[in-house]
Amino acid sequence: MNIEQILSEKTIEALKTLYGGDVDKVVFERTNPDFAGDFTLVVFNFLKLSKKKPEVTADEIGNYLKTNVAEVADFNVIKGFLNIVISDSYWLNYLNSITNKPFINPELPANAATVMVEYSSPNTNKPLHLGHVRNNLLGYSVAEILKAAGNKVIKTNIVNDRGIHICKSMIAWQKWGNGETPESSVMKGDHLVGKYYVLFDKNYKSQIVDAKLKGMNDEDAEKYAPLMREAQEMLLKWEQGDKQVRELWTMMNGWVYKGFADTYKMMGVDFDKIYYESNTYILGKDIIEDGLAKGVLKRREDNSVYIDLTADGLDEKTLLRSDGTSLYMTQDLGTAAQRYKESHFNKLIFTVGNEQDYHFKVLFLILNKLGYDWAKGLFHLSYGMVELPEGKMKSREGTVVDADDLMAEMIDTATATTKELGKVDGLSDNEANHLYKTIGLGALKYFILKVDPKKKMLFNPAESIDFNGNTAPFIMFNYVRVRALLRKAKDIAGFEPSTSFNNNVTLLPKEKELIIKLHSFTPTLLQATAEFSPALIANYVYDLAKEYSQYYHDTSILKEENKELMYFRLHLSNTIGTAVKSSMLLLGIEVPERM
RNA sequence: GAUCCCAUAGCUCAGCUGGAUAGAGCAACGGUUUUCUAAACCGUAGGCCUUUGGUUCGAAUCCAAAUGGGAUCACCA
Repeated sequence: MNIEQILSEKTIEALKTLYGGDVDKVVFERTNPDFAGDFTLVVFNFLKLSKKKPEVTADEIGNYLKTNVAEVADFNVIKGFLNIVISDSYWLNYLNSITNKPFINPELPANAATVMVEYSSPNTNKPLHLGHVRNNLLGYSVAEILKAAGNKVIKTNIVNDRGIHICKSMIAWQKWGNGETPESSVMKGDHLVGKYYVLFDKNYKSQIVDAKLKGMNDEDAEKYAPLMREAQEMLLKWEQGDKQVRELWTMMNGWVYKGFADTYKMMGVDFDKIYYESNTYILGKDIIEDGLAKGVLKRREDNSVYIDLTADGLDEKTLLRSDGTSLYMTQDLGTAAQRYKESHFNKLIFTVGNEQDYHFKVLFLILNKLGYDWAKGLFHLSYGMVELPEGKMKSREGTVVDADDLMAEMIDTATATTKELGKVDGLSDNEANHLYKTIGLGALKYFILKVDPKKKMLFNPAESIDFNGNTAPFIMFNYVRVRALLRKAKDIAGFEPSTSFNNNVTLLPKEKELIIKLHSFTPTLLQATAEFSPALIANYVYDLAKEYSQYYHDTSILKEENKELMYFRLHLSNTIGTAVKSSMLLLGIEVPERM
């Protein structure tokens, strides 16, 4: 039980003993830095019980706690605020108890819940862009966080490898590609296929303009443009299993997969299971049958199937076309059910942008109405769009920020900055290159993950991502300082981190602050788990690093003459280093040993 | 037309399960290195927390409305 829980329980006890009142929950908060104390209780809510003035009530509770809780060293009262001071020895014992232990238990508990996290889910007609980057980093980090919190996590990716979009690229390549391949053009496969997607769109647009000049209305012009009709025909052939179309499709998708694999590898994300829509798009029809049988779904006169959600404030949703073919929603119903059958997940998290909020609301509602118990475990991890200063990214207008380019730029900047600061002395080329990558990609990942997932975020390509201040390089820098300290401590003072330390030291205010910060690692992890928010971890690790940076600046460690005090400070530094590294790994960010 | 989301320093973001004088970073200005890595540290300046009303002992935080911005509402994915 941590100290806040002890305080909370004892306060409930105090309220009972002193005033005979029953309260089921009491929350302490951190004391405002301007006042003396570690934790604060606001007593206004208990005045009804005590029937006394705030000051008196706070004083009485304070006295009770001081008498009955060994860890409470002192207290003070200001207006209705009861500030509790916890003894140094408690904090020192606490630090000793976590020293040399991992912050994240690598073993899963026996009763671990199974959580499937779906993320990435790209289309195979174009390369990944900044929006996908946010999705990938979020999904990966949330998966790591859930794992750290003791869940068995299955990371999945459903690749949208079929449909009209890929046919557009195929048509364009057939017409204008002259047999170009990733090898012949020395271009990543996903970029090559994306090039033809853009080419298709360009020519398609001009066909629409031509048609409209000939007097056709907008809708018809778009529908009857020769290129679009060719793409539609190709899609039909694909569905019929036409050998040539399938071969072309297999080849071009193969190029894309190779390209995606490189991007994922660079980004440092991975998957336990990859699904392909070409295998799953027919799923869901059995669920429709089930729904019809249960009377939840209805069939229209034209044979199409729908569900009426107007009573839930939503619309009628069609689930099967009149020709019996399935829709996006049908497919999603089917894949969810399939995944439950395969993994018996307790939770299934869909990492998908908030533009699909409505879709998931409907999807979950339907599955619940169909009476599937597992549907209660479905969750849409909805994240905001990444916007540019001029607004939303649009691939057709060429305003997308390409994932590969962005990562390369980040690494270039890291290379230049690192060299400029003269930080590569004594590193081999391999080590230096690894460092540039660690810093550049770390900066990018932190920049994206520190923002609350639910909120939209702005990326300004004109201003490069910072390496100073609230950034990953700053956090890494403080980790590196710890590592350097420990290396030197071993040489100079024979210090071994594996030892324990003497508790007989007087804590500096900043040292106590740092230990309390370490103390909040686990609550923060639990909150991040509950809210699916890597941002909470990012904010936590920045706070910790910042406090440490100040401490490091103001306090001498290796020059401290009292050896026990020096060892204590080294242990504190070491443990902070471990907490920083663990936190960064939860964000999918590696930390270097030197920089 | 309907529904949903958002609004905090010049900029990017924290804070939102109601609590003490609203915090960081960047940008601006000034200072700190014979001392453990200055990608650092310290200081100055910067705010009617969009507006109005309500609930409360107490509201950036909860409720309602207005304004501004975004998204969604296909037999598309």
